[in-house]
Amino acid sequence: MITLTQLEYVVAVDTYRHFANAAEKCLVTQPTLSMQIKKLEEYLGVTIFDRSRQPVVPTDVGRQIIDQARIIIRESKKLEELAQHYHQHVSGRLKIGIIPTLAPYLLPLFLGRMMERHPGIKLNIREMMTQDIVMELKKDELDVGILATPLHDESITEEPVFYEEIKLYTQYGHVLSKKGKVSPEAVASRKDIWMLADGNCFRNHVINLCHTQLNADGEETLRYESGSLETLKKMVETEGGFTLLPELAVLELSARQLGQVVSFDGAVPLREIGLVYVRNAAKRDLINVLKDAIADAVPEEMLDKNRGVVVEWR
Amino acid sequence: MITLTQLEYVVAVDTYRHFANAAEKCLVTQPTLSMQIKKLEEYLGVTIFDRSRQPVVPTDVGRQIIDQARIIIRESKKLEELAQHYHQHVSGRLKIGIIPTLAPYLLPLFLGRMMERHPGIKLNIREMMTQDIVMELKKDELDVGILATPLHDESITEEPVFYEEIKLYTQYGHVLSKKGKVSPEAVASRKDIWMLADGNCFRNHVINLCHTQLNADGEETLRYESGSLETLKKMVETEGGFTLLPELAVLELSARQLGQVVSFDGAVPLREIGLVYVRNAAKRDLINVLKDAIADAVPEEMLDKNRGVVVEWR
DNA sequence: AATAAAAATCAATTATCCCTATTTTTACAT
DNA sequence: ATGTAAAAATAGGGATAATTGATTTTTATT
Repeated sequence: MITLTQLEYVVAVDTYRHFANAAEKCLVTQPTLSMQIKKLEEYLGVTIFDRSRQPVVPTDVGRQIIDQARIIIRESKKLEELAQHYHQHVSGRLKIGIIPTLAPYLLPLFLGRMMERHPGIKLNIREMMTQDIVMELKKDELDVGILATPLHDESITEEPVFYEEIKLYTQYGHVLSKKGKVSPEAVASRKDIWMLADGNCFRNHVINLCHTQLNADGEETLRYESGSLETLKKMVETEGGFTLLPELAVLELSARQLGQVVSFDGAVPLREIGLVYVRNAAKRDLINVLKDAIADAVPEEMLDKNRGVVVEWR
Repeated sequence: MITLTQLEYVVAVDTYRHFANAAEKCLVTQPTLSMQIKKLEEYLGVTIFDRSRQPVVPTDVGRQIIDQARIIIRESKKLEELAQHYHQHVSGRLKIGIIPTLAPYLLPLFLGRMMERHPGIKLNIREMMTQDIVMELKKDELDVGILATPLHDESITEEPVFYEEIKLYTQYGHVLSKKGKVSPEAVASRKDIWMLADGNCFRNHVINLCHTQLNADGEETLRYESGSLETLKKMVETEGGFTLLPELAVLELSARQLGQVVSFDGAVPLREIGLVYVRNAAKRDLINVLKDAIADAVPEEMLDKNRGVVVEWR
């Protein structure tokens, strides 16, 4: 079977009259290009280029084949543009719910470019906790949620998008930051951890990951549970102790603050972030645009599930 | 990158409005077709078919994409026809020399179809021994030779085409046919082998393969060296003993005769058959047609060099 | 609800592509 | 002639992608 790649190589050789140069323009090596052109010639049963001349020249049939190849490539480009055009003109309103431990870090990464590329899309975004997102999805008051999966809810469709590593953020000079890595067990035994308030799914990630002993009747001198990671970061810095942060929150730390970030040893613990919605073909294209935009904005290695182990929270 | 295959699948689904039926028409399984269409949709960023309807219907963009796909496929077909047309109209006269141990078995396999498919080609075929073929090639009185390679001649270009196994043909009830396989050594020690006359390259194949002791001063009661394998076959049948045959000669034996054919044990001994010519671009297309015709006519497994070990004869 | 049909998904195999390294061929110089 | 440099072909291996058969999920119909 003919491939469009082969046709592009043929056209390139015709344009540059030189295999190596053509290969460079096609961003492949010379053998790759030679092989593909040879394969095409074999498939078609004719010789396209006379390589015994310098520079190479097309044969008689070659001339005709190249002209036809240009037509096919042009028509293929049209096809892509067609789709591109439509893809950019997906329009409508999308009601999004997003969890608080994600919103301030994720939204700035993709919102601008997405709105720019898809001027027809209007967004309503609300920061809310998982439980509420699920409820409103079912009441059809939201179209899609961005949250930590899996939810294990039959009536909800999930599409995992990326995986962020869970790390430790410690006060300067904290004992846990002394070693390069920290085990979940080492964390479990400590009393100076700063936790999110109940209802935040990331709180459960922390509990499941470290098997933290909670409410072991107020041994702590100060207990404070916050609804925001930003507050926890501040507490660590001014009051001491440590907390856990998802990778996107770590990404925007200053160089100084990064010095106080520690990874877990063993398998990399991951928080799976996905889009969830109730099956509904109507908004499907909008949701796809959102998914592509997020996947595009997030650092590439975060798309790889296999770099660690997903921590569940339910 | 878009592939023509994907476009064909899309068009097929549009035509049949049914994935499984479309797959059948495309000669692939339904998952294969589903996957490729999905890949195309992902690449283009748009949904082509609405699968929630029964039968499936194209979406709005899908409609446009399918139309464009039909254009691209049509233009691709044109490209193939272009090449096909030229390929069929290769014309001219080709002077061929072919060795006697090949001619009666190989020529009938491809000549008819080749002449039919390429009415513009005129052939002069002469049956002659390797040495003469090489001489006439150099005198430019032949365009191409069909013979056993490699020749180890710098001035001759070779293109191996197929590899035929060398087997044993024995008289009914012959001792060598009693075991399933025979070793070359077992052959070497026997005196009742029928050999081709000197000058036939296949004679040298036999000698090299079995390290046969020759002209060990006439111990035999009857020595007869023939120029044709057909004669040797007759001798085996009427006078006893055995001879070696190349695979194409074995192919046309009767079921009864096949019972007297024995293979060598160990690595399968192969005779390499190729086209040879003095570098000359003028007849290149004709020679290519010849090569394709032969490769097409010969049993497929004979194209595989790796099923055995090539026996040299020079 | 139960069944049947259609399409999607999964896991494993196969085929293909593309790379680097090397060889062969051609062109041009001494 | 002989040597050198450039161009294209070839070989072998690692990564990627296509295809399949088996299974699951979804949809339509009774």
